[in-house]
Amino acid sequence: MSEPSRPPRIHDVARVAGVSVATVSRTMSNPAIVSEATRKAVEDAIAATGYTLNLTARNLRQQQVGGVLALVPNIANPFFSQILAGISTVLRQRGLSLLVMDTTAVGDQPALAVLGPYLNRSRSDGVIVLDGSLDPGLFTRPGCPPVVQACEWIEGLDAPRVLADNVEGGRLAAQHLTGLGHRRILHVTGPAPNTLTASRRQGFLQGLAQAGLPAPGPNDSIRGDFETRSGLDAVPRILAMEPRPTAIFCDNDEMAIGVIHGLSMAGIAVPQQISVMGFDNIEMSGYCLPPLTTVRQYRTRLGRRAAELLLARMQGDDDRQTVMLDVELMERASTAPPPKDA
Amino acid sequence: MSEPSRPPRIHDVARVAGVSVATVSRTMSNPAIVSEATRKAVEDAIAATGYTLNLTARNLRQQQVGGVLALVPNIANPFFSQILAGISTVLRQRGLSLLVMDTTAVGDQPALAVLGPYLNRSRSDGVIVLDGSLDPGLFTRPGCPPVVQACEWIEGLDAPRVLADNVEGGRLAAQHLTGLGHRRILHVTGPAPNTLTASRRQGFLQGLAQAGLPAPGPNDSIRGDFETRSGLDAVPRILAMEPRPTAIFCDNDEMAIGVIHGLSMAGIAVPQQISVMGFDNIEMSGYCLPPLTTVRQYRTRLGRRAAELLLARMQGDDDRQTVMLDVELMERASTAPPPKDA
DNA sequence: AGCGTTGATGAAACCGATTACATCATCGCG
DNA sequence: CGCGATGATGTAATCGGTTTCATCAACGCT
Repeated sequence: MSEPSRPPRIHDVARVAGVSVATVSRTMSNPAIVSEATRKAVEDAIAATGYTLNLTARNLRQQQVGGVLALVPNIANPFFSQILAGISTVLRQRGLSLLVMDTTAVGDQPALAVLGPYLNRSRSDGVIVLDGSLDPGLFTRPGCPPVVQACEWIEGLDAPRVLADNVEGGRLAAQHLTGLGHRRILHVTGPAPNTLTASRRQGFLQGLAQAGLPAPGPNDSIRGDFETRSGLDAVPRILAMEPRPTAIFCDNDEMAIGVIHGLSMAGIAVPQQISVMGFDNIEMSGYCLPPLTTVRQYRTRLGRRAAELLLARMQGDDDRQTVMLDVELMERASTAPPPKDA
Repeated sequence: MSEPSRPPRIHDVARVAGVSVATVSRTMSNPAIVSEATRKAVEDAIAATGYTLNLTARNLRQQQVGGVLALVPNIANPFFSQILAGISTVLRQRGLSLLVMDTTAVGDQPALAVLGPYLNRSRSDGVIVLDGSLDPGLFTRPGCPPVVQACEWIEGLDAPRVLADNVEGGRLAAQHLTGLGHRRILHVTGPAPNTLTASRRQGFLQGLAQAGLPAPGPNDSIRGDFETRSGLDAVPRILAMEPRPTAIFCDNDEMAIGVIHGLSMAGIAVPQQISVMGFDNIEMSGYCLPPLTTVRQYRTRLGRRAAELLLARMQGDDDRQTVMLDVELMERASTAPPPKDA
C-alpha cells in the first residue's frame, strides 16, 4: 500500500464512488438533493480516500475567504484579547476563522503600505477595527471588505460601531467620588487623540458639573497612556500638587493600579488619605490591594456584538447603527470619603 | 466616469498596459525579468486601474495559504496573548497572516470535528500549538501542515518544541525559598494533566532535595487551575494546615496574587508571616502589593522563536529540536525569611 | 552568412473546487 | 399513449491568478 504523494482531490473521490465530481460536490454541500444510494457511495469514498476539501479552491469559486480580520492595537493587551475572545466565539459558530493583525508594529512604516494589502476582499470577508488611531481612508478604498468598529472608533469613518457607554462611565465615576464628598478630584487620562479618552473625560466633566463643582482647569488632569507604568509615573506630580487632590479617577484600571502602587511606596494610604478609582474592571482589579473601585464594561459581550454586526453587514445589511453597551459602577475598597482635615 | 461594479482583474491591467496577463504577473513577482519599458507600462496600468492581487487565486495555484494557525487554550489570557504578539511580529515580517483558534470552547464537541478541518494545508501553511491537552493524533493525519509546539507540549507528538526551562524555574523557586530558611513550603500547582505543572513540580522537588529537605507528601501541595480565583480558594485550606507552611510557591503569578489577596483578607501579613512567590512575571506582578517574587520567562521571545522554527519547518527543515529558553529569578518583596517562632 | 544562445513575451494549461446548463429517465395526467 | 414536469446526474465553464512551453527577435561567434 503506497502512500499517495499528494492529498486526494474531489476527482479521486468521484472515481472511487463511480460518480461525477459535480455529484460529489453536491453531496457535500447539500446531501438532500442526491439519491440515497449515491450519498452512501460518496460518503464511503470520502472515508476511503481520506478526502478533505480544498478551501482555497472553494473560496476562489465562491468569491469569499471564510475569515474575518481583526485590527488590534496590541494583542498582548488583555483589554483587547478579551474582546477578541468574544469575536472568536461568534465566528466559530459560523465556521469563519479569525485573522488577527497587530497594528502596533505598523508604526515605523506607512499604514497604507502595511495594512493596505490586507484590507482586501481576497484577504478577508470582513474587518473589525479596534484601533481608533487609523486613517479612515484605509477603509473607504474600493475593494475593502465590510467594516465594523468596536471599542475605539475612527472619526469620520462611516461604519457601524459597538462601544461601551464611556461617557456614562465617566459620569458615574464623578458621581461616585463627589457623592463621597470629594471636591478636589484629579483625572489621570488616556493618551490624547483617543476617542476613549475623550468620551470618558466628557462624562467625567458632566458628572462634576452635575454635582455643582466648577469645571477643572488644565492642571487638574495628568495624561497617561493606559499602561500601568504611566500611573506610577504620575505619582510624583500628584504629590507635588498644592492643594493635593483627595481622589483620583484613572481612565483605566492599569493606571489606577500604578497610581496606588506609587502612593503606597510614598507612604500614602489608599483610600484613607487618597481615594483612587479605575475603569474597565479587569480581572486583577478585584484582587489587588485594596480591591479597586472601577467602572465595569463587558468586553466579551462587546466582541460578540461586533462580530454579529459584522456578520449582518456581510450579508448585505446596510444599517450603520451605533450599539452602546451599558457600564456599571463596581464599588470596592479603594474609594472612601475624604479625610476630615482635607 | 462610471464606477466599475467589480474590482479589476489582472486581465484588465494587461489590456490597459497592452501586454499579456503573463507579463503582468511576471512584472509583479519578478520585475527584473521584464524590460524597462513594459515594467513602466504595467506599473502605470496597475495604478490607473487600482488593481489589487486576488490572493485566493494565487494561493490556489501556488498550493499555499499565506497564513499560520495558532491553537491557543484561551486568547483572553494575557499569558498566551503575549506569546501571540511575538508570533505575530515574525509572521508579518514574512508577509504571512496569523490565524487564531481558541481551543477552550471546543470542549463541548469532539476536538477532531471542530479542529480537524482547520488542520489542513488548504487552511494554513503551518500550525503553532500552544495547548498541551490536545490529542496528538490530530497532527499526524495526512494533510496536516507542519507543526511546532510552544510553551506547553503534547506527549507523544514528534514536533519541535519551544519552551521555557520550567524545571529550572521550579528549582530556582525551591532554592530561593529554602535559601531564606523556609522548611515548610506549600506548592500550589497548576491543573493535573499539564506539562507545565509537571515540569515545575519536578524542578521544585529537585530543589527541595538539593537543600536536603525530605520529599513532601501529597498533602504538601494544593491543585489550582492557573486562575486567580483558584489561588484565593486555596487560602482556607492553607490556613487549616497544621503546622502551617511558612512559604507558598504558586505555579503562576495569577494564583500567587489570589493567595496573597486571600491571606491579607484573613489578616495574615505577606511576607512577614507567610512568604508567597509566583511564576511567569506577568506585568502586574511588579505592581501588586507586595510586589511579587517570581520566576521570569520571556513570552514574546518564546513566540518569536516558535514562529521562526515553524518558518524553517515550512521550508523543509526536518530538524525536530527542542529549544529551551532561560528563566530568571525576580526577587521582590513577597518573600522573606520565615518568622522566628515558626 | 549561418547558427546557436539569450531575452522578452504570449498562448494555453493548470490549481481544485462550484454551478449553470444539458441530458435522460421516470412519473403523473389528460 | 403522448407530453410536460420532476428528479438525478453528467459535462463543461468558471473563479483569477501562476507557470510551462513555444515563439520570435536580437545578438555574438566562427
